[in-house]
Amino acid sequence: MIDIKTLRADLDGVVARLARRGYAFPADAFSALEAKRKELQTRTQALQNERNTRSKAIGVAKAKGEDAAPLLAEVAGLGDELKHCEQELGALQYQLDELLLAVPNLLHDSVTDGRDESANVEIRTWGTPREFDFEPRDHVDLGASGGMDFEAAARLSGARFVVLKDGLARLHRALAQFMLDLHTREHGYEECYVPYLVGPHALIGTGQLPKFVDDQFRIEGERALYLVPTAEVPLTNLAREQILDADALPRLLVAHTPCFRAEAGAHGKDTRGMIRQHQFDKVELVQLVKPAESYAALEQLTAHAERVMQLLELPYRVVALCAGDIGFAAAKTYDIEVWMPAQDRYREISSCSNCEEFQARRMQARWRNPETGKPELLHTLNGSGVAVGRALVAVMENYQQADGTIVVPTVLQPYMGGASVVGQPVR
RNA sequence: GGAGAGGUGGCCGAGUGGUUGAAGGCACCGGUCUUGAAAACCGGCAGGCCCUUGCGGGUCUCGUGGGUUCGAAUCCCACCCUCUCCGCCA
Repeated sequence: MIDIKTLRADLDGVVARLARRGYAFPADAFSALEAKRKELQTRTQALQNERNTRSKAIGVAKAKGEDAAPLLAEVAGLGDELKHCEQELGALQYQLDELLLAVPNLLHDSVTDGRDESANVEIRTWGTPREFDFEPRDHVDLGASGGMDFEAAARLSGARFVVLKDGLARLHRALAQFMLDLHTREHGYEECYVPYLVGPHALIGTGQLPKFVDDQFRIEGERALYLVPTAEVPLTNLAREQILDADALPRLLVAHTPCFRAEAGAHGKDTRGMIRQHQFDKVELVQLVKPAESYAALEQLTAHAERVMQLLELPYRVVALCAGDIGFAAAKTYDIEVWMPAQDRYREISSCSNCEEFQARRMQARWRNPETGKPELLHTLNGSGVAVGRALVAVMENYQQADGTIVVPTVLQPYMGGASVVGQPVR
């Protein structure tokens, strides 16, 4: 949520900044609501003041043993108008809230203009795509001989699920283990095991709700619970309604979880293979930091995710997302895109964002600034470190051999019982 | 699932209708004392929101939401959560 004070102080400026990302802020509706709110709140508080003052006088009179009847007669009828004002103010504030919850974050100044991913800016590349002396297969063909079974998954759960078996299932597990070990042992993250079902307030906190309700899986039952779309939700919400000590910062958190995406709007996109699934695993990095340090933290967090790619020896590039391609909650985002030989292009495998205080304000995640002695909003960052399903696809396609078997990257072999090759030869 | 107890400020903890946003303690900040530190003593110290250029003023908040009342941390209702015991399970 953006700061309503910024909106009051510089409405035109905010409208212009939001327009950069293609969001038309309803300035007129906001101004009208805000004007009504101001008038109504002032009036309500004046009435409350009168009630409080008179009630206190009654208390004083009774304590002295005086007759309070005349004072009681004076307050008759005061309650009705007050109750009316309070209810109207509540309704108005709810409307303002709904409006603000639907507004995306303000972009960082370094974010470049552009409408979609075609305008993203390549920051750096790492590694050299391998030269194949045969026609590289994609992961679906490579897995077709048994390790990757989309038909079995469809019988269980419908489209956009997968069943992994044998070497590929183990490779998938090895990838997650490797990433967790790297981030905890070498990058200083604290490993967390978190709920995969969360309440709506947690999703509001990170920004998935109320706007992206159609992307979420909600479970049946009397209690509103949602399957997590990313571990960013439970990890970031660990700070919700907390006031952290300055010396407890930065907090670096990592979790490996399944992620669930309904993505009603994505039908027809990436229908082949494991690229876009309703369920996938991800190792997620979250940082809770002092505001002054958040952009340095974004570079560092991105480097932590890149380290995964480097150790797996997967060629990748880092792109800075343009204004139109940045997600709802983020002020700035770097995507890491891995080279996919069969598609002859880079594909997103990680997204690292600084949300500044956007999420912190929604969840009231704060720290105590020793310089002011006051609680102030944290900055929150998150990034995939990295998507396990897509990493599996990338390893398969980049490490494939002519016969369709897959060489296990050196760093994963300890997690594979020393196996150096997985998969079945393709007929 | 059943029975009981309980949710108060950064933390602990008093408070059962009236000048209570809340005693006391801890932590924290400032000061006195000290060569320095500790101890002791003195003082300060919740958060959100609104009005105001500022000084300052107002309002809301004692798990959450309703209700009763001139007035609610305190009484009533619903819900959430925690703890203890029992049951059931992994």
